[in-house]
Amino acid sequence: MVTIADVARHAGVATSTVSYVLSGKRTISPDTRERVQRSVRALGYRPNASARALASQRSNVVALVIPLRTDMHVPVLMQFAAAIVTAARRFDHDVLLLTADEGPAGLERVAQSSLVDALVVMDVELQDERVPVLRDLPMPSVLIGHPEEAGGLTCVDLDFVAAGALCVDHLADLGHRSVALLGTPSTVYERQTAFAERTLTGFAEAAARRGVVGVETPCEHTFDAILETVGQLLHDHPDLTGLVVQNEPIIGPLLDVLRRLGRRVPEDMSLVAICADDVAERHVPQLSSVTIPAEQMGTLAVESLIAKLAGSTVPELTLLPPTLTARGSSGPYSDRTTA
Amino acid sequence: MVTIADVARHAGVATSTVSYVLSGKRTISPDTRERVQRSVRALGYRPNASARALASQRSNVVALVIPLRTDMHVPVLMQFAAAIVTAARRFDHDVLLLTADEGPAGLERVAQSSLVDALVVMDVELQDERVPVLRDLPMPSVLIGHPEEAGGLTCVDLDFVAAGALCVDHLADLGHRSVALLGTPSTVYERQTAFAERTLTGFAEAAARRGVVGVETPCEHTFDAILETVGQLLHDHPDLTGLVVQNEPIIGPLLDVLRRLGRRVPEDMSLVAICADDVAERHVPQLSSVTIPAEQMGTLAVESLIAKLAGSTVPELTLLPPTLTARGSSGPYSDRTTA
DNA sequence: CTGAAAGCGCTAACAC
DNA sequence: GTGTTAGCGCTTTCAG
Repeated sequence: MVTIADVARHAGVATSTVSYVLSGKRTISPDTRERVQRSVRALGYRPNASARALASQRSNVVALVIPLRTDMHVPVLMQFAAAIVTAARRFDHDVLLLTADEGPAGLERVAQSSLVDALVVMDVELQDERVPVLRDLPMPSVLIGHPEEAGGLTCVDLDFVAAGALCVDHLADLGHRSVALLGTPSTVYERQTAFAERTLTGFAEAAARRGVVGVETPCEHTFDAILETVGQLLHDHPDLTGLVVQNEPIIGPLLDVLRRLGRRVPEDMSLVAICADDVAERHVPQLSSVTIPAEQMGTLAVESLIAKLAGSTVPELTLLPPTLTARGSSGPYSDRTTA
Repeated sequence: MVTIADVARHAGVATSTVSYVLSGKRTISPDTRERVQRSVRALGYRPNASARALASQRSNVVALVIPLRTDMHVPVLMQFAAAIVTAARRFDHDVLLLTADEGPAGLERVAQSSLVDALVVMDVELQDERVPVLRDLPMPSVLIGHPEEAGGLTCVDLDFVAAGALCVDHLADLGHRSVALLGTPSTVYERQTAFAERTLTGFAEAAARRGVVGVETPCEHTFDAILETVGQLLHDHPDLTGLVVQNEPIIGPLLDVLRRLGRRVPEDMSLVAICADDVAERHVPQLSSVTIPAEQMGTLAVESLIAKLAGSTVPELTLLPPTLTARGSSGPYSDRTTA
């Protein structure tokens, strides 16, 4: 292994000079810099990460805590992860992957051992037990999602309240008077996952405001569950003509189920999904949707973290405004009995 | 921050004694051990990861290189990642997440800086440019998947050749005489992804051996592409009654397409998928399938790595035998014209 | 603009 | 069974 001392010797300078050439933390004469850089290349020198971390008190690693639950939509998680890794690399940081099932203890472990110098936490619940833990850690963290009490922590999230409302508004604008939110599996609500709860809130508020009937129901991932849930919904609300779907994996089967039940999309039933754009575009018909800007959120989270590491203060809460793209799955209300 | 010296002072022993109590690398009198452990708890001591890594030349971190391609089936990747993180934690290791798009240089970076002390690489191609790089690194690595020339590297994989053959055998045993492999998107073949190519090989060999007609075609993920691909297939091979599908995300739409084309499953068309069990069970009808044992493979990969770190030699190639579970999507051949 | 040297916190000889 | 201490490779004062 080639060390900084080897480089220094090869370049005929002190180790500190090599260090400063590499970090740019003090001015070096062009001549010396050249010589050192040449030596670095000649010897194939790579600074030792542990030594550097020990001396500088910075590991240049951020932790990413990701849920492993089967009730979450995995591709979206992956988009977040990809965006976070990519953004972190841009700032010369690496990403340590933690699974949520290590719980708060896992956060303490990696933080207190200085394995990482910042944390990104996903899959936030309204009353998240990790919030107090994170607040007491001696390093910055960013939540993707926002709990009821963030207590000084930094949160980045899509404004899911507004997203829920936006979907209702879209359907109401099209003339629909009775709409339903087909949500995540019930386990997601049971643990009060923030995004799901907030969407619910926005959906209900907007329905009330617009004077439309708005019902909400969770929905599991199996075909039979979808059939059952939608069947029940249509039975209880025969005049239902609008559906907001916040449950990506059920979309395909849902379209089947509607077909099976003799409801055409969008003629008899308008659909708006809250999902990634590529998912919305993959279906037939393509789905009107509020996009989940995973890449933007992940990038933003990392940028906030880096800013905090640099000592800047960042806003406590950044809520991205939702945008709705109308595609083929939603259309104007028409009375089926007239058609 | 509380250091090992603080603990030593508090317990009235030398720092080395604290170190040895923690590592168990030499015998300590029960009395001293007790005292030290009490001090550790009292002070809330956590060994500093960088200091430990620097002194011991072991970071206790393994790199996981994961593809970010959209043509891969993401949930399976996640299952691998989850299994690898979980297994690594059992051996007191953490996982650094690298995306494949950093390329071979990314591997060199984390390895040569001693950020990690072993690597797990996924999404292997037959001629993988990372193989020579990995071989030259001063630390062990394990590939999940196997290239043509592993050149001394350790590989863990499902026996995809056998998997492809197993599907054909299953269909041939049911009396089918003309079968097709509906494969991954063409980009996956173009870069000669190992699992896809090997499945192709096994499929073709078995078809020849069993004397059945076996055709192969890639398939993209969009609904239109599936419709087009299957339509072409049925046009070219009107007597086709068996389909092997190695392309998880298309399975849902494929079932639609077949319905649309008037082919009932399994009465008119038998289906066998190569996919995770939960995917197979989610569809209607449930799919006969060869499972991808992601958890087992991930665990095995980590165990091999840990063994190599401990100096053991492990087999160069571990191929897991495929198992086929017959479910509702495959049935005996019957002549449609007779039906 | 550059060098010398004191740590960073821990492990692992070496000594007893 | 336990203590002493020399590093691990780097960063960053402190000096000049």
